[in-house]
Amino acid sequence: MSRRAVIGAQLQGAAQGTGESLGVGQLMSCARASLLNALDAELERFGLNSTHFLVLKHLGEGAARTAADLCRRNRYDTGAMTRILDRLEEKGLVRRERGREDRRVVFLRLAPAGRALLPRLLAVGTRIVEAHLAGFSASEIEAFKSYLHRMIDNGQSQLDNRESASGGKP
Amino acid sequence: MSRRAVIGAQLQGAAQGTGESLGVGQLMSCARASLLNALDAELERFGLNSTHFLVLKHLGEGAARTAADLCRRNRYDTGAMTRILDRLEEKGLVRRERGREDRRVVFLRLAPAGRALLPRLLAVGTRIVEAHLAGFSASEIEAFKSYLHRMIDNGQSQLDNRESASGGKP
DNA sequence: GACAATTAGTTGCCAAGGCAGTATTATCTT
DNA sequence: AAGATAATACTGCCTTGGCAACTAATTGTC
Repeated sequence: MSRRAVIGAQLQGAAQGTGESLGVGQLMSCARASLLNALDAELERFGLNSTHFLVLKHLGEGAARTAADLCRRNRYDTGAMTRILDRLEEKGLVRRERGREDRRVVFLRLAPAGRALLPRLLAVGTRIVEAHLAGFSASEIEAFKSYLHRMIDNGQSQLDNRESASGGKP
Repeated sequence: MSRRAVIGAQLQGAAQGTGESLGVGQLMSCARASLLNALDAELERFGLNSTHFLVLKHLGEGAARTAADLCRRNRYDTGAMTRILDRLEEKGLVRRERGREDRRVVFLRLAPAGRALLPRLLAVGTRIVEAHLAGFSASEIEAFKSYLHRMIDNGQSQLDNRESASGGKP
């Protein structure tokens, strides 16, 4: 649990004071690490980490109903997801239920304990994000998100080019 | 090598089409993953990955001279760094040299092969970042970076508060 | 209807990162 | 000067994530 919790403290204030401006890539790694560290630290008292959080959040909001959904949504490996769900099921937060029409799928639902816990988890999550965005105006947040979207789109088309270059499907 | 290379392809176009807007956290994870995936893919032909890249870059630019420097800069575990350096030394890209004044430290230098390779690596890196920032004006890039800086600062002060709350140093 | 292709989920294996503990050397305190 | 404290690097252990291989079930094609 909370593997990221310590390195944050260990390595604060790293590349500051050198005067050299950091690249976009490192800034993003930094900012993301800060978010995840904070989230992990807060979730530790629930015995959960940020990965569990996202799973529960998506299940609770109905954004995902199966393991495959969750993997697509979180860019996550299916094998790893199986193990995450094993653990959440052990904890009594999630229930698996084999589908009756399509018997390949296993539908996921929050167990009562999970449903009871979720609001508190969501509160933690929003609090952390809001703290990180303190001082941002609404339009700044929009601009920020649009920049991120544009980066992702750029990366996507770059990837498409690379793939089509090295042979599509014969 | 390139552990991140495949999941990009596996999971593209994940949470799109749902109409729901993604949160800042997920957008950042996404964008960062795109950068790292692209970098890993390009570095595969050198037998390197994005972690190696950052190490060589910082050594080459003089931004770091020891393993501890690199760890602070990259928010990286010292044990893991030792093993990274083992590998880079095996490959003949880096040399270790015990300090003579302070005999605890091991100074790191690029070996000739590493010095020769570095420009090509840097070219790859900047090409990828530029591709991800295609269509961004200079002022947009500045705004983007300032947003990231502000997020990091916010996270930092949040962390300071948490620490001082739970007892400083007795 | 039979066969291929696809999708979902699971399991085992491997590499990487984080942590604790240790040895060595420096520095600070007194 | 002696001892406590800190910093650097390294080693072993554990968890996690990614990948490949596999099974089961569905869909599509001929």
